[in-house]
Amino acid sequence: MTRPAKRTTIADVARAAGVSPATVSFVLNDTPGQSIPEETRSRVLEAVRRLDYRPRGSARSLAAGRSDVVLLSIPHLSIGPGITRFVEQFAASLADAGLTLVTHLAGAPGRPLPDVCAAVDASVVAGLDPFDEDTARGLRRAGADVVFTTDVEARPTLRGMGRLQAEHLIALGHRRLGYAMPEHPLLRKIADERLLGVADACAQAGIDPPLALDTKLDLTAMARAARRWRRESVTAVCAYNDEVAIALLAGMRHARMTAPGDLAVMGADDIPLARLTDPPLSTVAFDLEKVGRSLAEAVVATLSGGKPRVSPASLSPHVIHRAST
Amino acid sequence: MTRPAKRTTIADVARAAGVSPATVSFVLNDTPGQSIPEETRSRVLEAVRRLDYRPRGSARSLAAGRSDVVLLSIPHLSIGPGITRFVEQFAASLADAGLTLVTHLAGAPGRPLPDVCAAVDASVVAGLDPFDEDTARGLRRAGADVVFTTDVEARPTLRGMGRLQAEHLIALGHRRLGYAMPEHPLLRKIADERLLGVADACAQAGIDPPLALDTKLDLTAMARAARRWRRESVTAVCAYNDEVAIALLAGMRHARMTAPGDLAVMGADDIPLARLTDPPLSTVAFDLEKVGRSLAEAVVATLSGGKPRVSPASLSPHVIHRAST
DNA sequence: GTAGGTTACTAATGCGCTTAAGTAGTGAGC
DNA sequence: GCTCACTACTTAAGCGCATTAGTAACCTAC
Repeated sequence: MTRPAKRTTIADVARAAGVSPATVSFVLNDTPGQSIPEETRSRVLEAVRRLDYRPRGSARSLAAGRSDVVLLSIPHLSIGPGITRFVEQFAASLADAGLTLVTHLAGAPGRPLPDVCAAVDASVVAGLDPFDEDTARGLRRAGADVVFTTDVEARPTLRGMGRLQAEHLIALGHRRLGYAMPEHPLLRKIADERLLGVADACAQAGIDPPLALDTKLDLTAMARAARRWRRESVTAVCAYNDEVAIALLAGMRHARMTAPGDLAVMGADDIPLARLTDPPLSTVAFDLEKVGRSLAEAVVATLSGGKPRVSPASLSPHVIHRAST
Repeated sequence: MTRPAKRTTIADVARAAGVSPATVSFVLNDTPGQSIPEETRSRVLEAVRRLDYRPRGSARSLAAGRSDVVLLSIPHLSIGPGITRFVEQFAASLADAGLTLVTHLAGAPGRPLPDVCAAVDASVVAGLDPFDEDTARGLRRAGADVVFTTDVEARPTLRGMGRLQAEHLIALGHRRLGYAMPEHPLLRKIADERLLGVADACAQAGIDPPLALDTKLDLTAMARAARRWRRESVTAVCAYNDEVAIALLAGMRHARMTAPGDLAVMGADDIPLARLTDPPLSTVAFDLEKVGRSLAEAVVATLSGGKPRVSPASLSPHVIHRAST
């Protein structure tokens, strides 16, 4: 691989401003304990602007012992409109703290997460869900701290979404619930957690546990599942997410069944199309922007030597009641 | 910010294997021109395994003059199932070439792309669409090469998708087309390109240019747009993407209009739910995995000093004819 | 037995920054 | 006039690697 053309370095800026590289570093980093006269500071910043200079992250990381990079691992199957709101807020909050966010879409063939972490020299790796022990150990070995949206008290969120779905349907009088599992094996971990929440609510209401069926984003498969639930006297189904719920509505239409008459349908995640289905889909949403901000706070706390924590109360999951229930 | 706990370095591995750091580097990088006896190589690799060692990307980049990191900039509004297939294939192809992919969701508040590039010290920045001149210059200043999916001959793809949408409808006999623009201003650049393709096909067929209307993912707004098209004798609408098309189908239902009877509807991108709408949505798809592989080839070529190029013929956009047309 | 080439390594340097320690000049207090 | 503290910087070292140049041992040909 060819070396790149010579790029502007802090030495170039120092020469242009008539100071030493250390002075440039003090100005750019607003280093505490240094007294830099305003005139010198202006001269340095003008040279930075004129030379269009940006410090090289690798050199900074090596010299300082830690980078400003936060790596977010997203299971590629979680990609959707909700995720983008979360990432936006997370990135903005990190930028406020002088940190840079990049993401890694996990689960695909490609480099394992610890290798990616070492390659970009991330100081923190954030995940939506806990990593397996080998991955977590590899990340720490690569010099990174690890934080999750489900750290500390936040774990109940996934389960809490399932619980909210079920409580809503039970409050409407349903006594026999179903659960629509996602097709892809990698989503099952999340789905199993949400299903536990549905089971919790059923147990607390003194009714049978939910009848969980595997589903696919396919008309005939969904029609078959809908008929199976009806045959088993299930009157309402919680779907793993909105996409699965929308596919179920389509399958029911195909099977000449209506929602909520024949079967009430409850989604999760509140994607934009949920409002536009026929009937419009009831769902559970939570404040993904708030998750982004909370996770950024956890990252900053981790880097400052504190204990990462995300409070579930702040995630404020809530039901959006539409016509499908 | 606290310094991380001491991490394993190449010096540690060298000590454990009883060789010098240079020898460890030669083994790990399979450096040409060095003869390392098999016995020594095995000893080094065993020490790497036992110490769970990964080279630090920052140190490698500083020493070698260029990193192994490729940064992909994705407009956050492009996120969807199609994008994940593309990123998967792109990442896998880069990994085969020893490169590491991370992504930056652009358009959100947060750091500008050149700053992110400098922070992770990326050697190549890839984009779905060309960056503006300031951004491109900043990226080069930060030491990165820049490649796009629309580089060289690939630019016609967006326009080609529009053309395919229109040609399909014209072939079915439609003589007055509409175009459903997306709501978000950041998507207009892409939409304008696709609209040009629709206009191209109309001009070539000798019919009026398409009637483009702004739309929103909102039932009443879509119903109003549908009525407006009908009032203007439009018989078929090309939507900016599948999500907009699905929203239009919902709006038409709300306005007591049917597809394709009252208005034929054509989407783009072929998301999974497109098969499940009522009626199932006709759309245009292309091989996103192939885009990922082609872009990876362009990156490798760029790093080897070659000229980046992506051939549009390889993207094989094609129509999927369903019941909405 | 010696010279030259090859093998199997190692020592040393520097990449671009941060940071600790050092230095020259200045001003106030005695 | 001298001493001490402070200001406004600068110098130098080192972070963890890749890479270049160098070295000692070995082998073959004459």
